[in-house]
Amino acid sequence: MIVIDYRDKRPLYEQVAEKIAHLIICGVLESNAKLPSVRSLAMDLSVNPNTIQRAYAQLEQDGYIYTVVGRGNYVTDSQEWKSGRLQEVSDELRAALRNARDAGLSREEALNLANEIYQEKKEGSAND
Amino acid sequence: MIVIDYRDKRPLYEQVAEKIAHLIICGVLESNAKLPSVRSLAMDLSVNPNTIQRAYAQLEQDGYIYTVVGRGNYVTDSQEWKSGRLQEVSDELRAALRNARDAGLSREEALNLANEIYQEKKEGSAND
DNA sequence: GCAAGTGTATTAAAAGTCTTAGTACACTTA
DNA sequence: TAAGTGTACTAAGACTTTTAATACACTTGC
Repeated sequence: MIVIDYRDKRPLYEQVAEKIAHLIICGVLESNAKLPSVRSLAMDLSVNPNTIQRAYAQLEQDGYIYTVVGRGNYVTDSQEWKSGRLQEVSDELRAALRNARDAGLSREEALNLANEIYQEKKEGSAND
Repeated sequence: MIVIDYRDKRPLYEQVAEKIAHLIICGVLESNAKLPSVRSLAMDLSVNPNTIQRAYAQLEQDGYIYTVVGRGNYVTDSQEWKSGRLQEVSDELRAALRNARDAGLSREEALNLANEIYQEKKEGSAND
């Protein structure tokens, strides 16, 4: 389900949270799907349960999952986070565009780049 | 010249390097301008000289400044780093566009955003 | 040559973060 | 009741960041 990259310098919990978030965003994990338990995923990845716990806590704070004590963690309904996600990527895009413009990228080049990306196939999760 | 933000969780040397890079990119520091010495900037910011040394080392590695032992650090001619910078921001823009597309932002919205940004005035350094 | 200012290198220690380890508690399900 | 779940806490080790102190080589100006 998840592979840890030990060359990645970021904390493990952040890496795990990001990969699970990616699975949710891409639709691999559907709404209300049950996530592995803290302990089982920790066993699976050979890390400490505390590390998974922290990753799940972050995912919950970001709105991607919800927790039922005694039962487990479940994927939040996509309506809950899609608008926030859209706001997030829009802000990211704004910042990137400003940087590109200030670095001397012309408007035409930026628009071409955008059209090029939108012509690409949307890859599910075969990027890694 | 530079103000440190102690709420920023990143290392000080990274923060200092980024702020100086920003000054160079925006043209506040012109080509071949002399930077403050390691010791004087350290005094100025109330940090250790080693911290500034590390920031300068990073700036040199990124091509923004060059060092003359015994004399000081100087801003590199902009030709030296502008193409690399352009490549950098283009890659950043590509990634942001893919994220936006995958999150459901329509092509029209993305293009509108781009046009909107390119209509903005280019701000020198009044963003912070 | 000499003194002052420069970048550079080294070692040590303090402080903080990340991760592991172990333990404990409350809850849910069967 | 037993097993599985999330949660909380403390302690220790590893690592990074930062400070501190010192030393050396170079350049400039006297």
